[in-house]
Amino acid sequence: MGGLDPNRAIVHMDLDTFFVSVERKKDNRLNGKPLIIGGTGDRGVVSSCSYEARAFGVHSAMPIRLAKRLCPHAILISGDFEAYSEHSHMVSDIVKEASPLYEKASIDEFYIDLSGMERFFGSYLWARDLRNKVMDETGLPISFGLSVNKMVAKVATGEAKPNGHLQIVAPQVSGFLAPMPVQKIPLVGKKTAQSLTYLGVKTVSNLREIPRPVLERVYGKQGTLLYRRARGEDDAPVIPYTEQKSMSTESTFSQDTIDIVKLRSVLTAMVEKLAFGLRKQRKLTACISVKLRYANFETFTRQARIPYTANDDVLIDKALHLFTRLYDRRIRVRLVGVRLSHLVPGGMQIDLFQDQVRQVDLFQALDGIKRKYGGSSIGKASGIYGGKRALRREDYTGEL
DNA sequence: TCTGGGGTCCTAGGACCC
DNA sequence: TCTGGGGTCCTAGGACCC
Repeated sequence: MGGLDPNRAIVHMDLDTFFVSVERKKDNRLNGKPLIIGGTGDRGVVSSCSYEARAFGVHSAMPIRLAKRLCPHAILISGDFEAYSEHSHMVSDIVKEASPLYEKASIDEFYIDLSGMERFFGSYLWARDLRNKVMDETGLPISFGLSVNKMVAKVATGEAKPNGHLQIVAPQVSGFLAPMPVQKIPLVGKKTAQSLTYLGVKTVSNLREIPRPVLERVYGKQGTLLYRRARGEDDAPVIPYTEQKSMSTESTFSQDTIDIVKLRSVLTAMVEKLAFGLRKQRKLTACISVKLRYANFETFTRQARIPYTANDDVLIDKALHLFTRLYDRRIRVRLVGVRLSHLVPGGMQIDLFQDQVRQVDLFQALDGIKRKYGGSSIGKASGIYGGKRALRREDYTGEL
């Protein structure tokens, strides 16, 4: 345990300002201009922005309102997630074809394990070839880091960006990390960085001075990781595939609401959408949870275990019940959401105690129509609100 | 500047069982 | 009678990542 294994060779590849690059590929008039991609409406945040916008202080997760103030001449785009997903697949296919062992870590990130393939020099050339191939075939800029493990490789990619590459061999790791602010270590977010500041820790080198037992007392398991990562140690494997453990959807209203009928109908539509996805993937869920955020941003959840199911009626019933338990104040609501977890593979089970055979047929018929005409073409009567389809676009967007 | 949406993992307390 | 100890599951909340 511990120490750096110089025989490991891990590549981390990350598409540069991925959404922005796809938009520019679609319309090259956007090249060289400040670009902000973010949620529609007034309450959105920045999900991607070009370097020209970053020059004005814009960064991802920043409220759109503020971004507009900082960079008024920026071009705002609401985002085309179908195109992003398509391009992500294109890149995946290229990485997959070339790599002995790879992991897709997010829509725009990959890890590749090259250990034992060749010595480091060969790995570096190999990674540069792959990078060029991705850029040639997709027209999207991509950067990579190569080092002895996932963590250092990822940090290296961050330093290589934009449009670059960087190799950190074992003897360089310690010196490479030492001067960096602790936030550069994946795991150190806003809260951890803040609390480390109280301990007088600003840089990785500062972090190395904190004894391991202290970090473990304060941060638990995270403390162990902090101690190790400060030293460039990480033995996390590259994992080709992991089962999805949950699926969820949530939506912030364009205006906070106390309209219970509307809230219930939004929740109903959300459950229908999730249950449809569940059946499409031939999965069942055994736990449902409902989330509610009040106007003052206080957020609560209620969850319940249920027998394995993918049945709309069962899930809607549960969701509305959980919502009733949750919504106990007379305060306006900002957001509601639903999450299904404890997912297992398996078609719909037929419960012998309730004669559901006909219902299974019904669901399959409805799903057929949904596949044909799109997910929002059909809903239960309870999903209808005010005589129209419950969900106007400004209330609730089905995509991402 | 009032703060998205879809995920993963961890923690802490209580129930329950042996 | 004045109180074990471990294991596991469940719930709720929170940090983090892209």
